[in-house]
Amino acid sequence: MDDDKLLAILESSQEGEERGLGPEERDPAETLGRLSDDALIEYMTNLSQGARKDFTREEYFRDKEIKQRERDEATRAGLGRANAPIFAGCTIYINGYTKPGRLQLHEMIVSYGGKFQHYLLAKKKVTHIVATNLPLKKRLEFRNYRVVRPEWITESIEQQKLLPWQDYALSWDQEQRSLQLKVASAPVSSAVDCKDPNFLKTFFENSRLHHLSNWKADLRSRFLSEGFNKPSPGDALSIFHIDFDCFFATVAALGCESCDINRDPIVVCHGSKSSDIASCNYVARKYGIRNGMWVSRAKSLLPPGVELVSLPYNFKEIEEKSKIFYTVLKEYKIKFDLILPISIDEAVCVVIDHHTPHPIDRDEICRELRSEIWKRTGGCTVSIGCSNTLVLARLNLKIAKPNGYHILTQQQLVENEADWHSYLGKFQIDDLPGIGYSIVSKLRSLRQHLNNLLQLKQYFHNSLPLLQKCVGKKTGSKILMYLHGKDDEESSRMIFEPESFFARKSLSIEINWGIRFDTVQEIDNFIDTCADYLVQKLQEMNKRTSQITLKVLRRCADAPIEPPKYLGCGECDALSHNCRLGIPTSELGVIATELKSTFRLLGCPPKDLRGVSIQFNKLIEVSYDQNENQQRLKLPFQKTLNFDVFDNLPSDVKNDFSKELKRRNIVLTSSPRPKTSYAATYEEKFMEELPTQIRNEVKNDLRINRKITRTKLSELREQNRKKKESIRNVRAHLLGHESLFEPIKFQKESRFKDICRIVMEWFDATLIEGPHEKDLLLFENYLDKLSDSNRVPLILRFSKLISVRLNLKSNQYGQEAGFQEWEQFLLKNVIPKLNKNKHTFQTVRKLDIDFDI
DNA sequence: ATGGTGTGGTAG
DNA sequence: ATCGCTACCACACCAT
Repeated sequence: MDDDKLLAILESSQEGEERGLGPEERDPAETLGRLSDDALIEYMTNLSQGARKDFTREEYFRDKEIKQRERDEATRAGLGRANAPIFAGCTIYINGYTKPGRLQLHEMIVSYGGKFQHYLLAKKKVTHIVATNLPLKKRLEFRNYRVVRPEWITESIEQQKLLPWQDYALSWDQEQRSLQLKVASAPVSSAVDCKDPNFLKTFFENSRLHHLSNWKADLRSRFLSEGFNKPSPGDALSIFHIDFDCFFATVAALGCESCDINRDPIVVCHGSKSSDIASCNYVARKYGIRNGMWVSRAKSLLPPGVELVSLPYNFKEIEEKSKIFYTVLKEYKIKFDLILPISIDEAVCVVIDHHTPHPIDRDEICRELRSEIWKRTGGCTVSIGCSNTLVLARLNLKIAKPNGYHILTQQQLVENEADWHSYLGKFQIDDLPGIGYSIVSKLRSLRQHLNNLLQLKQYFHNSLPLLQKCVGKKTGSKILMYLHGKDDEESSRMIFEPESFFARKSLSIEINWGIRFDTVQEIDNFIDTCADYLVQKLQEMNKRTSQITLKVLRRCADAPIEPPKYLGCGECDALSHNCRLGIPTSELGVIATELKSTFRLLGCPPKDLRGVSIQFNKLIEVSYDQNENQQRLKLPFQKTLNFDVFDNLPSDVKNDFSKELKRRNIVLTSSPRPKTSYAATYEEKFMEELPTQIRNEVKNDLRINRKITRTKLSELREQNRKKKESIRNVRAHLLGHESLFEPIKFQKESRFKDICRIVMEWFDATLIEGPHEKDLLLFENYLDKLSDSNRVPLILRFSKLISVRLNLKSNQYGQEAGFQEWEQFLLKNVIPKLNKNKHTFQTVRKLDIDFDI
C-alpha cells in the first residue's frame, strides 16, 4: 500500500467515526473555542499553509500527533485540577469502532491524566489498546499488547481508580485468548522495568521504606494541623515512648492462621534470597536474625530442621492498626499534652506535671495503654519506655522490649552513681539515638574494645575535646549529654518547639532500585515521571520551590554490572548537584527541564546509572501576595517601559497594549537612553523577553559580569574567559561528537563547542559594522534545524552566550550599530525559537503577555 | 564570621 | 527474583 492510499483510508475512517457522534462534537467553532491561543494560531497557520506535499508519511503523522498533544494539554489545563489522574502513565490507542465513540473516549482519557495516541506509529509507547472487536489480522498484530474493552475506561472513571486491565481484556475465542494472554503477559509482568511508565507507581506500592517515609510525613503534617499544649523549658515532664514490637511481623502473623508468632521464626519480606527482611519476630531474633538482613543470610542462621516463615507485607492492615494506635492515644482518659508522631508504629506522649494534688500514676498509664492497644488491635503488643527525658525514655524502651514497660527517671539514677553505672552497662553504644555504625566505628578507631555505654563514659571521662575531635563538635557534646541522661538541644526541640521540628522543609524522592537504563532519552522520561510525582505533591501542599537538587548513584568503576542484590544499585558513587531557580515555582515544565539539564551536567553514562534522587530544597508557602508577585519580575525600577520594546510590537496589537499601559499608568521611556543607565535598562529589557526558567541563569551571568566591569577589568575578564572555556569543554563533551543526537552542521563544524567558538569570533568581529545579512540567515537556518530536532537547550546555550557577550561589551560598544543589530537579532530571532517547543518550555506562553514590569 | 555547596550519616 | 525511602542534621570545604 502506498503512502497516499494509507493516508486516505486513515482519514476517511476517522471521519466516519466522527460522523457517528453527537452534533456538538462536530461543530468546528466548538473545537476552536477549546483551543489555547497558541494552539489556535498553530491551527490557523496550518490551515493557511495547507498540507505540504513534501512531508513524508512519518513526519505527517508525527506532526499531527504533536499538535493533538498540545490540544490535549489545553483541554486538561482548561479542566483545572478537578479530575483524578486515573490514567497517568497510560498511553492509549483506540482501534476501530467503539462505544462510546473515539472522541468521547479520547476526552475521558485525556481529562483523567492519560495520554492518547492517535496513530499506532510509536508502538512501543502505547500501553493499552481499546477495541470492541478485532479482525484476525489486527489480532495478530496486537497480540503483544494489552487489548481492552472500552468499559475499562468508563468503569475506571466511574470508580475513580485504575481498574486492572486484565478484567477487561478483549475476549475472543478461547484458543486465541490463551495465546494472547500468554504473550501479552510478558511485557506486563515486566512492570519491574524502570522504562515502564508504571514503574514508579508499582515500586512505591511495594516499597516498605517508601511507605515508612510517606506515613511519617503524613503523621507529621496531621500533627501540625491538630492542637497541642507546648511545654516550657523547666516544666516537669513525663515522657512515654511507645512502640509496637516487630510491627510488620506481628501484623503479618495475625493474618496468617497457620503460623504462631510465639513458636515460628517469622520474617516479612518480598523474596527468598537477596530480599531485605523488613521485620522479624522475637523467635527469629533468638537465632540472630535482624531487621534489614537478607533472607538468604537469615536462612543460613537457622539450625537444621527449623523452617523460616516468610510472610508478605500487608501495608493496608498496617495502616489500619496504626490508625487504631493513634486513636487510643488520643482518646486516653488522661489527656496527653503532646502526642508526637515518630513513625507509623511509634509515638512519644508527653504529660506536663502541673503539680496537681493527684500526681499521675505512670505505672497505671503504661499498663492501661498496653492492654487497650492489645485489645483494640486484635493482638498487637506495644512496649513503653517512660522517663523525664527523651533519651532515657528511649533507653528504657529498649529495656522494656519485647512486650513490657520500664519507668526510670534521671533523678532516680543520678542520685546513686553505682546504679547509674550498672544502668549504662546494659547498653551498646549504638543504642543511643543518632549513633549508628559510622560513629561507632569512629569511636572504635580510638579505642579497640569500646563496647557499651559504661566503657564509653569511663574512657572519655570529662574529655569533651577528645570526643569532639573524634566524632565532630555537635555529636561529641550530644554523646556527653546523653551519658548524663540529658537531652541535647536538637532532640529537645521536638518537645519544646514541635511546630518547627515537625514542619516540612524539603520534599524529595529517590529510587535506587531497579534503575537500568540504556539511553538519555529513557532517563529523561523517567525524570519527567519523577518530577510529575513531586510537583503534584508540591501543588497539593500549596507550595513552591526555588532550589532543586539532583542526586544520582553511579556504578563504581570496579563494581560488577549486576550486583548481588537483584536489581539493586550495588556499589555506587553518589553525585549531586543543586540549582537555584531564582523564582519559586511549582511548574512541571520548568522543574523537569532544569532536572534534565542537571542530569547532563553530572555526566553519568546512562548505562551506569543506578539511582536517582530529586529534592526540592527551598519551599515557600503560596500566599495570595506571592501568587501576584510571581507573575511579575521584581525589579527596582518599575512602571516604565522602554520605548523600543513597545515600538517593536506588531502594529495591530499596539493599540491594545497602548490602552493597557495607560490603564496601568506605565510610562514609556524615551529612546535612545542615556548612556549611564544603559546597562541596567538593557538588562531589564532583555530579561523581560526571557522564558522564566532561564531568567535566573542569565541574571546570574549578568551579575557576574557587572562585577567584572566594576573591578580590575583585564585580569578578571581573563579569569572569566578561562572559566567559560572549561564550561564549554564540559558542554562539548556532553553535546559534541559524543552526543546522542545526529550531528547538525554549521560552517562545516558539528561539535557544539567549535560552533560556539565560530559564533563568538564572528560576533566579536562584527560588533561595530554589524553581521552580514547572509551570515545571519545561515545561522538562523542552523538554529531552526536545532529547533526542529527538539534541541532547544542548545539554542538556549546560544542565547546565553550571546547575551553574556552583549553585556560584556555593552560599555564599550553599546552605541555601535553592530552591537544593536546583534541585540535585535537575539531578541527577535533567537529567543523566540526558545518558545517554539512548548513541550520543553511550557511556561513560555505566560511570558508572551507578561508585560507588566 | 558568614553563608553556600556537596557529601555523609541516621532513623524508622 | 524483588520493590535499597526520605527528611533532616552535621560536617568539610570553599568563597566572600
